[in-house]
Amino acid sequence: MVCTANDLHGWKDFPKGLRILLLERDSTSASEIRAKLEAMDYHVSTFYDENEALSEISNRLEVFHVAIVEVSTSSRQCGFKFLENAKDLPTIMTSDNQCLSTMMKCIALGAVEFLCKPLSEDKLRNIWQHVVHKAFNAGASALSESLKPVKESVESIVQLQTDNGRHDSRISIDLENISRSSDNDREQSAGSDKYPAPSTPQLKQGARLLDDGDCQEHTNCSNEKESGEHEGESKSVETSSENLNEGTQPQKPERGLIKQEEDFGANGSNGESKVSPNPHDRRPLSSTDGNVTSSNKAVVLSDTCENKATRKKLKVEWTTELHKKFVQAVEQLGVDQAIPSRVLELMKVEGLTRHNVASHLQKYRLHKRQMMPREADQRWQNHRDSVRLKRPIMAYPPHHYNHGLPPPPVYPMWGQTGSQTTNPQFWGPPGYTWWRPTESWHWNPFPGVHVDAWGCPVLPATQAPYLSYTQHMAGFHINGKSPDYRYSMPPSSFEHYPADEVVDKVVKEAISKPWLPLPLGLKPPSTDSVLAELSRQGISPMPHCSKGSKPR
DNA sequence: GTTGGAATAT
DNA sequence: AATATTCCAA
Repeated sequence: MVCTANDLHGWKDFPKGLRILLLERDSTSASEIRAKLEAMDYHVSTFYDENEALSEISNRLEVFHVAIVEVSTSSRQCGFKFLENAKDLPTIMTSDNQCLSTMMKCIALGAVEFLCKPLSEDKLRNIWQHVVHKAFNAGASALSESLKPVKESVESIVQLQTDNGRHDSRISIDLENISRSSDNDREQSAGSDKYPAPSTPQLKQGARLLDDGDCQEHTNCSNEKESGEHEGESKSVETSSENLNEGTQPQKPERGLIKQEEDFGANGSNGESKVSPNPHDRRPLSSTDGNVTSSNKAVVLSDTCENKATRKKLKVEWTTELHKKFVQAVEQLGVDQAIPSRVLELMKVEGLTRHNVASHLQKYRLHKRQMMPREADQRWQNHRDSVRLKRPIMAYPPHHYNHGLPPPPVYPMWGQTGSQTTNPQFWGPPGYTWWRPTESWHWNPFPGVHVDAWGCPVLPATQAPYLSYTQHMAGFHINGKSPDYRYSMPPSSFEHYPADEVVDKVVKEAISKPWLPLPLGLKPPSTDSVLAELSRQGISPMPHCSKGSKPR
């Protein structure tokens, strides 16, 4: 009956099957004890000789979980030798002699308990506790092979209990249920104080993490304020078909969306969770979606409470789909009017907070601006309040581009970071891509003004390729040249606004406020062209302004 | 007190 | 780098 670790792994009906080494000189007594133990489905190996027993365990002929050793009253030496040499084995000493010194000696020598004879069933029933105690309190290195399976099985049991019923799942309770007779402990003399042992620190730690209410509270806390803001509207509005189905659980939509990231590391408190839209809606959008889907490991909350408990905060994972909704909302509002609360409103994503949106919006704008030269950004900022543009309309060449500064480097597309939640089109609307003006690009956005003067191509094709996708979408690509739609999403998916009107606005703005930097896509007219235009309108040029450079 | 947004923290 | 949190002005 050699017991291997595998046999014991997944020890479902622990402590049944516990293997007990019984060292008892008196065969009658041994039989009685054995019978009682076996009635509890313990496996008993009886030894009448101390050395035999020691030999057995030293040779590892059989794996024992606990030993019950009789201290002979006649021979003082009997039993102690075993006790001293079987440190790894939880050893219960027993004797019909209740001499205090003997009991103390046993305990001092490492016995886990001293039981007075006769050994009743009650006394024997719970001896498994010592096994558990040892299994959990022995250092990993000191843990004997025979106890490892015990530990694992107990952990398994505890885990099962905690998964099924979280609120009352303290390990001590569970183990009490197993024993069903913890009151017997009081009968035990010397070692009764050990019985709290099974509630080991490790287990308590785990058990404490099981407070579901706390988890829930936390979830609510982080969102309650914001959720309240738009609860009324979000609960009744259904999201687009592909999108979030939080509506199915209006109360705590995020519960099913929490992505757990455990961290039981050294500090043991870095676990973080992520709130994300329904994982199902994270379907590929483009060829770059490998990244996205690979990140799609959001756990459909299986109530592993340790996770909840260890998490510190909820993190919104801006998946492609979520970002898409975000962008849609922003586009709908217009960049300059896209404020967190409105975006949140339009997104109709339950669980999402204004803070979440604000943070994302911040990043969104940041990314957007990073694509533009600084001056252009300023320009854009200045225009934000005055021009009702749905987005920065003009591509912004560097303000000093005409002064000979080198063109900025090719700006990577937002989100092109290889991040799991981003892809090349993450920040830009679908269809957005580099735009490389061509030589044939001509633009005459302002009637009455020569194209040469106002509407020169931003840059030669070999230079700066930054015209906003807006222009792109607006059909500013000239001569029927199609923009390089790197992505399959049709531009109309997100972009529909009157391009000409917008262009006019921008140009008028630029003209009416000449002190401001020109918007992207515009460059100052050359002196010659200005003079020519003046001349064409019958205005005589000033004498001293007859010359000028002609950047082109 | 709420909000938006930048700054800062994690 | 991404997201959350904090701070502050409106």
